[in-house]
Amino acid sequence: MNTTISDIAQMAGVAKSTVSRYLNGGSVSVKTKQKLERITREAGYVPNTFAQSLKAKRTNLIGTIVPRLDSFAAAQTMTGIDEELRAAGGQMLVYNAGQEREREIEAMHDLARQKVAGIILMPAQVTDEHLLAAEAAGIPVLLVGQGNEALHSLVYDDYQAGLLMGRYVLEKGHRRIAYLGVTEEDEAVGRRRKEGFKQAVLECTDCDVFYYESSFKIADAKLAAERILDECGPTLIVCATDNIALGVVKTAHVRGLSIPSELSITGFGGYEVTSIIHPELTTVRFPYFEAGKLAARHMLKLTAGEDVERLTVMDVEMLVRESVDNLNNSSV
Amino acid sequence: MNTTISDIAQMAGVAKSTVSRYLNGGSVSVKTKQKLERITREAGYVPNTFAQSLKAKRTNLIGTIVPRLDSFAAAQTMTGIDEELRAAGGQMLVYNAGQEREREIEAMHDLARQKVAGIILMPAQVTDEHLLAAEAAGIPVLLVGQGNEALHSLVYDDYQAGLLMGRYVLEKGHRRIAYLGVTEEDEAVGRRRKEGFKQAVLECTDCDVFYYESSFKIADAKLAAERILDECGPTLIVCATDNIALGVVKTAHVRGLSIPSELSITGFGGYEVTSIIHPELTTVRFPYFEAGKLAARHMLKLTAGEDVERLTVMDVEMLVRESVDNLNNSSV
DNA sequence: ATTATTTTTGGAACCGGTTCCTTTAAAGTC
DNA sequence: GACTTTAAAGGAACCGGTTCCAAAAATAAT
Repeated sequence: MNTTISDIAQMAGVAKSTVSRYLNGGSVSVKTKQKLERITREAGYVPNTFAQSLKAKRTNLIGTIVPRLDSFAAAQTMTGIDEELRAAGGQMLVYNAGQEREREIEAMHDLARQKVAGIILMPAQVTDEHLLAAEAAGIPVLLVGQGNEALHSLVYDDYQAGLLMGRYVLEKGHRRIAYLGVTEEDEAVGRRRKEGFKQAVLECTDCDVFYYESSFKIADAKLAAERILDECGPTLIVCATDNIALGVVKTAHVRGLSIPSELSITGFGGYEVTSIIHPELTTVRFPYFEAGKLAARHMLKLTAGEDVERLTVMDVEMLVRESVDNLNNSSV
Repeated sequence: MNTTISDIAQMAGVAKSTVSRYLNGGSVSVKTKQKLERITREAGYVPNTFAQSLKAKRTNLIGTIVPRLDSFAAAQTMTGIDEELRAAGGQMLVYNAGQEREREIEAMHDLARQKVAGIILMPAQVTDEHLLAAEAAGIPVLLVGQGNEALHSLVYDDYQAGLLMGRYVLEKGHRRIAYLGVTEEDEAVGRRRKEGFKQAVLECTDCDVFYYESSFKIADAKLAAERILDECGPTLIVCATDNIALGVVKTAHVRGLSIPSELSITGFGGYEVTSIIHPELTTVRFPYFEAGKLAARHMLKLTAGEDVERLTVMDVEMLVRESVDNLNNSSV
């Protein structure tokens, strides 16, 4: 049914090695080149990827393991990876881990088995199991979003993000603040982002900060917001992610609290939706798309055996918008 | 480096055909079975996918072509496809067409070349080129979101969605309405959705409807909303998608128009964000996730040579929320 | 014209599995 | 114990390419 290289060879009256050489730009005489050009075109010949990969022992596929498909960050990163990979003739094989650690591990084994050229992993947390699986895979593994000394990583400057945000809200006069974070098992979002914020707080003498914790889910954030408002009545809630902020915004609306005059709210991420809602959310932009592109570039280098710096830190950018009240004005 | 079936055969002192038989559940004596069990485990043997596929002439990969990665609908559908496929031992290969028709075509050729078992396509519009490419691919192609007689399709009941929405807003007393749609080249969203709405309008005697058009982009929707408000000052704007509605909501906020008392707005889709914003958006829910799962199930059947109904229509559900004012009350 | 050199080609092996067919070993029958 | 039947194992071919090496053809040099 499908024409093979042998079919072409027979039609052209040459050996299949000649056809192969023609296809791969080896030395072929002008007339056989022309003849083969015509025949392959007419027969609509396309080489069989398996046979090629079997011999070459590798594919042009890069496995990308994401925690979920329906998150802004993941989508942006994937888009970046895909764009860059395609430009280089590669392809992205997406593996959805569904936010389960075991499935991330399983994915690595699976992808290695399928002989993808490399793996880009966006984990919530890097465990020894991840390291072991990466080791066993025998192919380059690149971490995005979380860092680890044992692997190539591309991370965001979470500390700086926290610091920027902390300084900004303090500068706006807020002194009674709730920080709604996530589990410290998450090194980047749970720890570093918070540490940066804490550093900013340290630089301030008279500030009360109350630390709370939630999951990444909007529903949980809504509940946490209820608790925060009941327990400590802050002028501002700093949320560890834009999604959490969205949940808090929702709770504020439900309670009839006006943003920012009665409650200020901030996020982290720079999700598109934060500029759609009213008032627009003050947040820190994380360059997900650019990170995806860079990750792909790095991965291509790694698969080509080239050297890449082990740790790359992406800059973040403060996005000052409308959800933080300026308390300095009101005292003037 | 990687252990092959021959290595295993040698270690076990048997022929590789025996090992293959063992691996695939053929008849093997108890003691060789035990020996091979031990050896394959100790050697950490995993079969080479290429070699298998080369012989079998197919993969367990299902190609999925999406218009973009960062859309709620696409993400939900992909999640559904992935979930169902994985449960059946398959895998999803995502191809991002970046909203370009040529790249959809290119993707089909590309995927066919890679011998994916089938293709799930989410096009904005089905052209002859699509049909040709599907034909040439020689593998099952399943359309999601748009229908075509020539291919297996899974569509949403767009007409019904438009009808439901039309009847609902008319029932709420709106009589001066703007419908912000998209290009009629889009059969599902551009035509059928609108037709359903028009049918509802027909059922009403004294209703002024103004039809406008926008792209799918939020930015364009904002602009269109400006024009609508200036030109015809409706009590309600029916938007062809939730994203468009989001843009219109934004414009309303910017103009200081209160929703729904000064302007009612509706969407189509049921995107998560519509229940996060305030007021919550009244819209029609499209079962993207379920459609993804069903698409995967259908595709698995198709690749297995089983029969599947050519056209499947997914039901939609009216989501009555807060963004439509009840004009009947005000007159009481 | 003859020999040396370079360019094109053909043939065969190989990549790592699966499968068909034959041979060998084990078990069952008389 | 000889003979048939069944189960287990081995050998070789095949899937569709790539690549190495040797043979053949074309070109250059003497």
